[in-house]
Amino acid sequence: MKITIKDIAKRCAVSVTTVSMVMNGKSDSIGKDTIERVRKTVAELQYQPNAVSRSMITKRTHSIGLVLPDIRNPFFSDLAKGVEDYLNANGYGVFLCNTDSLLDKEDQYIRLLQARLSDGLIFTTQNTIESNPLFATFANQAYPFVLVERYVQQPCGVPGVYVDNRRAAEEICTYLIERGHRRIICISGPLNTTNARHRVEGYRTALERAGLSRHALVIEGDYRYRGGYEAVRSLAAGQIEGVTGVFASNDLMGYGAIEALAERGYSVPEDVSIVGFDGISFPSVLKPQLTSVYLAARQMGEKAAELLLAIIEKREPDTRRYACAHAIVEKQSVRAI
Amino acid sequence: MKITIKDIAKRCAVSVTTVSMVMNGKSDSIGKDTIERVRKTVAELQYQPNAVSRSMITKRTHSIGLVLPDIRNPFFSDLAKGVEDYLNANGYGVFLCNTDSLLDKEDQYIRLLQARLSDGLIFTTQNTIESNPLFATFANQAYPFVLVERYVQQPCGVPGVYVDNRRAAEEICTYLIERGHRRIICISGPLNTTNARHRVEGYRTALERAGLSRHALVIEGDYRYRGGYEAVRSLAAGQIEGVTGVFASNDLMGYGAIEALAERGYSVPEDVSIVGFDGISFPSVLKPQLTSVYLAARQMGEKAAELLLAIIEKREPDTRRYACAHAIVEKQSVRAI
DNA sequence: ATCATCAAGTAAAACGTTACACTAATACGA
DNA sequence: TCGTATTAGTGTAACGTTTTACTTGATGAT
Repeated sequence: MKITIKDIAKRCAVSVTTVSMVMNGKSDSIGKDTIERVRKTVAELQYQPNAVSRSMITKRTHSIGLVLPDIRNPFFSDLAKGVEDYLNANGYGVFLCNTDSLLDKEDQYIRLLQARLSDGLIFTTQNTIESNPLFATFANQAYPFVLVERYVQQPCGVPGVYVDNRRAAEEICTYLIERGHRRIICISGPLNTTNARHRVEGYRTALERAGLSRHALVIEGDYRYRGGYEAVRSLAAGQIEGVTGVFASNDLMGYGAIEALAERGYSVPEDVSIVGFDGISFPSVLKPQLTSVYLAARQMGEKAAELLLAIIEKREPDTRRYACAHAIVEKQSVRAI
Repeated sequence: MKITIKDIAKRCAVSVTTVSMVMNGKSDSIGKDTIERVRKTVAELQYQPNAVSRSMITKRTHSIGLVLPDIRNPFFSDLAKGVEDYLNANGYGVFLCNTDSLLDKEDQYIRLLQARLSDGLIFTTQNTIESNPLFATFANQAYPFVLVERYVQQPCGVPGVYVDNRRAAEEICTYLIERGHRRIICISGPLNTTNARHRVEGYRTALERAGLSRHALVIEGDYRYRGGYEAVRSLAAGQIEGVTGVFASNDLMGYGAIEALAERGYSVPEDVSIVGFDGISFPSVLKPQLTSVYLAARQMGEKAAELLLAIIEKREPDTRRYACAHAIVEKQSVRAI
């Protein structure tokens, strides 16, 4: 049978209160020798306090939920690693929740996590325009949560880690333009998500400022490899003719596009230059590597975890919204013309 | 304030027992109308039983721990997805634990998980020869756990999902030999892990049977991209001269090897053919794709989860050891000569 | 000699459930 | 009419902690 605090108390001939106090370091008013005796017995019997019972009374589980669309996407697994590292170092556990971007799975998980009394939530599901109504509930109940790359239109400042998608997209498209590209098409993410829209806006702004709007062409993808592939396949011959630049709204689609381009006889970067968005892992595995907007996914995860812990432990953080830096990282998918 | 079972009981003018029974479907001896009344109130007040309190008494948390080296490795994130899908569908939550292959992190996590009373463990850290002593403890305490690709020398049959590494390695090396390759080198995983050793054994067996043992050359790697790269760089000119085949003990190292080979002026598969082991995700992203032993990581995850649940819920599974099938999947990294 | 202070603890309630052993009222058969 | 089932519940202990308020004996100051 599992050994409990009572066993320790009995063995040491003290009350459970005393043992509890020793375990929690509240031993101001406990004699040195008693502390020693308890410690020794604890070590001897390998006693470990039952976290569930403790949670009952402290109302803290020291675990949080990490809700994301799909851990297999390298962007999210990087992020998850960041979250996990930070939280683990601070004594918290992480519940992994893959939603497959399904709204009812999201809901189901959120309920589950609340019932389990997880102390908070990091939420990074692909966001559609209309936000999950549960967010309102959280805000009301003061349930700690942090968004990552998920934009919610609400008066209150929702705590989160964000990227300036508009600006980043504009920058990387300008990068293409500066290298002589004129006909640049955009493979966007699902247009019912805010970040995809912002990236498209950035793309349009860049073209506009260069007076290239007439060449603008946006094909909607799904942020998946297959989506990028299909997007390029779907182009009519006339649409692809003369195109020298492709802006993919994430790297996965970018690689899909490369495959489709190859099938159509265009090689990258010789015939077509392509830029991505994400800077996913596998630095050297992918060939050719995509020049991309690098989002430090792992750091975003760490920052989100830091923010969440600050909120949970009631030390109000300096800022509840953290703007994540981005950078264009040059690889081998762009050729100046 | 959070609403509890007592609130429901009071509102419905019944005892908490009654409410509890309704919630748990043990309503054989509860009147239809009472059930209805309770249900309605529950819905109205949005009551959700507190899972922590429940766990206190049922000794079940409905959550399990998934211990793996690094979620960013596609093999493990595939596996994790499989685990999570199966478990979630069955009402269980998954604690994510990255160990970075560090023994003390493993220990720390295992302790944490046991204190949290997770109902079981799926363990898939890279295993060294001497197994973590905690396993013995588990076996003693009858703590449910399942190993994935982790070999433990113990008399008792430890439940798990396994691959026949010896045979698979032999098969894929034979595949190379059948295509005319004579000088084949092996980039192995860390030789203090059992699966790396088995793969080397398979490699040696294949060479031996073809009478090619004199060409055998094993370089130890670390299962990482960098390790494969360094392994090839470390070869003396004389060692690489005439080599036409490389057997990499996992795909990641295989890709690293490709990069180093390219730097030394060998291209794949024109000059050197290379085979891997893993069949990691990103089917079409990687160029050239590796011909590899495909381990269905996701299915392994699902199977492990299934096994674990069977053990936890005391329906002893048909078989406690599941041999995971493997298959050689041909891609573009091998040329017949 | 008395009172206050302090050190070193302790007893019991509380947390929100589930499980177990009961009970009250009604129905039914002999 | 009596005894036994059956239906529809109920009261309370238990789970393993933490927390709060209290006790006891010794010490020191006045």
